[in-house]
Amino acid sequence: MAGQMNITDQLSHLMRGVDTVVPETELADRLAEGRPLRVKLGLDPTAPSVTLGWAVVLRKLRHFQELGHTAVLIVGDFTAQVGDPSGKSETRKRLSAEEVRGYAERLLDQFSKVLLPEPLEVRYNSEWLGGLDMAEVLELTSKVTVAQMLERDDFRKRFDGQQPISVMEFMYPLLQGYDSVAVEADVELGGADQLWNLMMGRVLQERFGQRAQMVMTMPLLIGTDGEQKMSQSIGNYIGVTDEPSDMFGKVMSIPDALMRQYFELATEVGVGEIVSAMEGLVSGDVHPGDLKRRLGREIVELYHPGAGIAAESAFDQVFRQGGVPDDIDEFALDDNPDQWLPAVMTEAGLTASNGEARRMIRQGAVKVDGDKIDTEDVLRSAIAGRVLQVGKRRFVRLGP
RNA sequence: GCCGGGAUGCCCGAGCGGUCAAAGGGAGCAGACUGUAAAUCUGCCGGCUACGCCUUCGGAGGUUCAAAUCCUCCUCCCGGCACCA
Repeated sequence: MAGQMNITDQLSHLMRGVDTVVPETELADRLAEGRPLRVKLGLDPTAPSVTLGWAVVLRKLRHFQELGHTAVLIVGDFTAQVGDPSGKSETRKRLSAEEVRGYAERLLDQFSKVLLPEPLEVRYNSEWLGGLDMAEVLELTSKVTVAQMLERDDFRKRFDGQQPISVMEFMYPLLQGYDSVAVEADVELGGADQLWNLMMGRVLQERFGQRAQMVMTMPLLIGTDGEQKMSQSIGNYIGVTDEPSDMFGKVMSIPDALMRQYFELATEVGVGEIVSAMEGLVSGDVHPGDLKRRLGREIVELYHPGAGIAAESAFDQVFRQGGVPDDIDEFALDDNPDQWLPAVMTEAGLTASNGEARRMIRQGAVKVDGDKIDTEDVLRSAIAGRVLQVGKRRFVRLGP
């Protein structure tokens, strides 16, 4: 598909959903050079899953690959141990080398769900950052002033809010910028919160005698809570490895107002189609429930090809009809003919403590084969082989 | 180094000798409702087969019949001043 597209078409493909481009008009010039651009994306392995939020940027990287450009994926194994202060209101706890290595392995696997295998260059930034000596580090630090650092909102806020900022955190943008020098990036991608860091790459490349990279940022995808950006530490995320029905359900839980953003950033549905769907929503021709189902299917299909419809019906089975999912865990009961239900629930992992289990029973949240249970003491024969359910989402099949 | 402020449950934040398992908010969970795991309303929200008991208020000691609340030391954070460059 790359060869046949003219520059205008390429531009519109690449500019879809983009938040900021610096410098604004340079992309057309670079594309016109007709060579594969080196498009850098750096991700720090600080958490075990790739979320749809990361996938927004990864998809953009893929768009470049589709046009024949080289994806330079930088695994920030070194920088992960420094900790990106962007948007953080407090010092990030430092990760150990083992944690980082473990995350990196799991992430690489997940990246392949989004990126094409070619043209792809995967680099670990410890490769060049790990070997810098003190003189080189000092050289790097001489490029930027403390006042410039404090211009950053997140640093400023922490400073004003009496939160600690370590000097090491000041290093982070410099290291990330140095990555761009090391891989000679033409373009660097990132989330909107990365803009300042990405700009540092431009500054440093010029200091090191290279042409300054372009910077493209993608909007931050709002998480399932509809409030904050999608993040693993907040827990409002959808992971690309989530089970289809789970993924579908999480999509269904987002506020309606977020649908447009999700269609634009998290699917490949055409822009024109999205616009008309939104118009239909306003005029009443399109039912929000139906549209959100479509969104759910589209997203599931991207990560579990062919599983969209099944995920939807599994969702219906459990949440619309109050049914039981097909594959649930088993829990073996002991032989005692009299069973104390709270203990069973806790041992089966349905509740965190006996106290919580008793509360659930009191609140009418506990069912056996769909029938509400209101007593704590039950006969083994009354529950064996049946499905024990807490709330809408927690199930366990009791052993015979 | 000196002076002062601070550290409370998942998070924010009241409390400032007993009536504190600790107000309030947020998050979370459950019930009702719903196109929806949204919104709203209601309830729950340290542990313990539990009108009682146990473990919690940065850490370690101490005072007291009794401490999250008072004292001592320590750790960390913030601010100011000083010092060094």
